[in-house]
Amino acid sequence: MLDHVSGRGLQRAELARRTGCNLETIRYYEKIGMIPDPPRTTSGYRIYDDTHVSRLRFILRARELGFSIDDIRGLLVLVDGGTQTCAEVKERTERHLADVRAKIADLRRIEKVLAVTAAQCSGDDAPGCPVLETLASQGDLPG
Amino acid sequence: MLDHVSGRGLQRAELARRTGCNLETIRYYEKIGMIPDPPRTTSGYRIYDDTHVSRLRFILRARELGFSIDDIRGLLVLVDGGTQTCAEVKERTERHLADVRAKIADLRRIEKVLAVTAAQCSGDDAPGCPVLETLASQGDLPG
DNA sequence: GCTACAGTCTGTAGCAACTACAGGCTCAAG
DNA sequence: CTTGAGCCTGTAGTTGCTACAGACTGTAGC
Repeated sequence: MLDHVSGRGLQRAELARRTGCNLETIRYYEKIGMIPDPPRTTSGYRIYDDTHVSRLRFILRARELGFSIDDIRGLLVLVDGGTQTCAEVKERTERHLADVRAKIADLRRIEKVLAVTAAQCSGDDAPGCPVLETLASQGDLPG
Repeated sequence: MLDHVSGRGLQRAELARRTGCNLETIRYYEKIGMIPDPPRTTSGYRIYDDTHVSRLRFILRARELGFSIDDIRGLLVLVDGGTQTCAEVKERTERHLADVRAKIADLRRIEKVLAVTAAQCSGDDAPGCPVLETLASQGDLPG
């Protein structure tokens, strides 16, 4: 490299390694404006530093917690603006928590139906099957 | 209609109404081979009957239970072939049930982290925030 | 200096599972 | 005979990535 990635400068693969992020995902996050366009070497190679590592870790962790990209974008705006208040962040978190709980409730209803139905199965060569009957029946999920 | 949709013949909107399926989704399921290509009037209108209603209900209900399109395709092959056995269906159901339970477990871990973190929030105008600190910290989810 | 090879660059296509148009027909009613 | 609802088609958008192809760059060995 002519203008070598000196000091704290990282290439994309190294950023990926340090954060556990997929290589291509980094470029994707850049493209959609989740991480700032990094400076480049004269030949066009991206140069990252610790601020990118932190930001990317923030994004990945928020994704692990099920926040959508748009949610995270909102959080990042707050963080970047330096104007965030704990109350604001708390409110968004609680809204997301409510979503997560709703999803859990959905899945628990599904789980119950599947478990109950599968338990009725004989498990033998019979062509009749409680699962297929449940699927063929009309009506919404119980619960 | 010249060759009117007589007797049990249904148009797409009516099939949608009876099953609760989105109008466009019907066409999509046809395109990907989940429901058979229905006969047409001379002017090209699709004509459905009760078999389409049943099949579509089956698909929708399986989707409600979280089966993927591919899972459902597999179930339909069994049903169509008339060769399915209860054991076979049971096995697929239990595999899916395991997936559902894994997703619930994931979400419960997420829920816990969010609930604990949000509970630490002061909820006032403070700029520091436990949620943001959690996101900024490295490491995987606990639990 | 030359070559091989790893790493980077770009744009684009693909995944699931739909959903929503635009632009053109057709059909029944007034 | 016109209006308007309903149908037809193909295609693009959604979310959040992931993976490629084809070109370029940088480094190490000879």
